[in-house]
Amino acid sequence: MDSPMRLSRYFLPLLKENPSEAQIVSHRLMLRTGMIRQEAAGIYAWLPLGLKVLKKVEKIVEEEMARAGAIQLLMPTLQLADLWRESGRYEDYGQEMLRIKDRHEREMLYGPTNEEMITEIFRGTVKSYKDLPLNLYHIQWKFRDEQRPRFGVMRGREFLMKDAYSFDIDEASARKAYNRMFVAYLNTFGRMGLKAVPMRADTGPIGGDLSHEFIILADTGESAVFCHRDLVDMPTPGNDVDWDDLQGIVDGRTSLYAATEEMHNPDDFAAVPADKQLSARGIEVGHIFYFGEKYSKPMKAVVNGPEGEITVHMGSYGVGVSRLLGAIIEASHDEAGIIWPESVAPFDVGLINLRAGDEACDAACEKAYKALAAAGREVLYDDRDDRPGAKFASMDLIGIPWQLIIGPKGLAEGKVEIKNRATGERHTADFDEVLAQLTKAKA
RNA sequence: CGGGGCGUAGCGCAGCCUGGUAGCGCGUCUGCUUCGGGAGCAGAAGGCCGGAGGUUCGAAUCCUCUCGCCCCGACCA
Repeated sequence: MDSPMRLSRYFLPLLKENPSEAQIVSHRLMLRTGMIRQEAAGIYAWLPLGLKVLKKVEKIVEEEMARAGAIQLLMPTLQLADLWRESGRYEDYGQEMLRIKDRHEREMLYGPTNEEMITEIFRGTVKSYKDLPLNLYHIQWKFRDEQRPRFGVMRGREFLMKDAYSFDIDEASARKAYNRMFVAYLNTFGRMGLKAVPMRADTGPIGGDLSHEFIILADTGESAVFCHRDLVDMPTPGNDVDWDDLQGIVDGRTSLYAATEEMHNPDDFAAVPADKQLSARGIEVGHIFYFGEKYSKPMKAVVNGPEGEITVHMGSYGVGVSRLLGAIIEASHDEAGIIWPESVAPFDVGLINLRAGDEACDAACEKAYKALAAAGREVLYDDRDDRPGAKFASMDLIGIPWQLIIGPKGLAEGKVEIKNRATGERHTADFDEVLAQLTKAKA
């Protein structure tokens, strides 16, 4: 990790003006802050700042998956068409699937998802019911050839997705696997400063109640959602839970009304007390699904049990990792720019030298820069020879949680200023005092 | 995939209707003055006007085709 960085040597192509193609705030801000750059419709290059945040989001997802007992692997982006013929989806998937032929005219595809492949891996390696339950996941780039990509990374064609797949001996056990992902998702999104509401989703031909979309409320969300207001501010379960029995937690979240437009039932919604009814717009950042034997049966994913062969029950659990960046920005910004939650911020502290070239300012900034770096803080030091106003604007735009502002006037009295990006609160204090505060262990 | 729109300097745009030396703002570069919320002055660089055909003495401008991108709708992590 390239923690401390001088802005003069960084690659951060900021835009002062709004690119005309960006319609929603997260897209605009991601372009303006030099996080991403569009290379084709719905396809983006991730520039250093964007990549840093992407990695942080990814890491939180990985940590929470591990806590829930899921095991990481990595499947390829390209898959053989024959694999998809086994499940019948090669024909079903339609134009959204990007189909490719290699030099031998073999039919291949750029994976839009991995149910078939994980099932193939499972059936070739797991033979005994004693190896269950099992949850395997990966974080990989996917491609869906959307008819109309839009909103930047929120609805791209190429996107980074975490997809987990659970294998269980029966439906009861699969439900436990489902609950583990349910709770893991609440914790994952909570750590990113998001209030995610699980909402009943369409289970398609499988039926049952085991599919939920995790929705972030935001005015620019793509779908209309309806829910009980109390769901929005429920605390996340945290890690101190009994991973073998999560039904109570799940029931607590699913007993109140919550549905997206497709699943909305106005009569049931009317039963929610009027002051608790919330109709809003939302962004889908996760989707969990139990689909039983849909793939295991046609693809013959079976294990040996005490009384013979058992076709495994499966579920899949997706998180739109790249989309989350858009969602976080939608949920956390103001007129000046992005306001990163500390957990995913590209840097912890933005150090502003108000008078680059001034001996005292340079020296004080160097001292702060080194002290912060030594304390493990990720610092972005604006050492450019630019005017204060430009530096403030840049730092507000990219949304680093804390700004340490060092200028000649304050420094003459041994004072520096510290500003909280989220609250706008700023106070002046002794240089050493502020340094001590910022180099304390992370809360 | 239906409907609409736009491609002119890194970004935002004007010029096109009515063909005749390619412009403006921001950014970039040089110098000087500035310096606590996107500075001022002076100078400079940067364009096969998305591409290909055509009409014309002459095309950014008119015609045809093509590629790309955006928006609205229907569909999706």
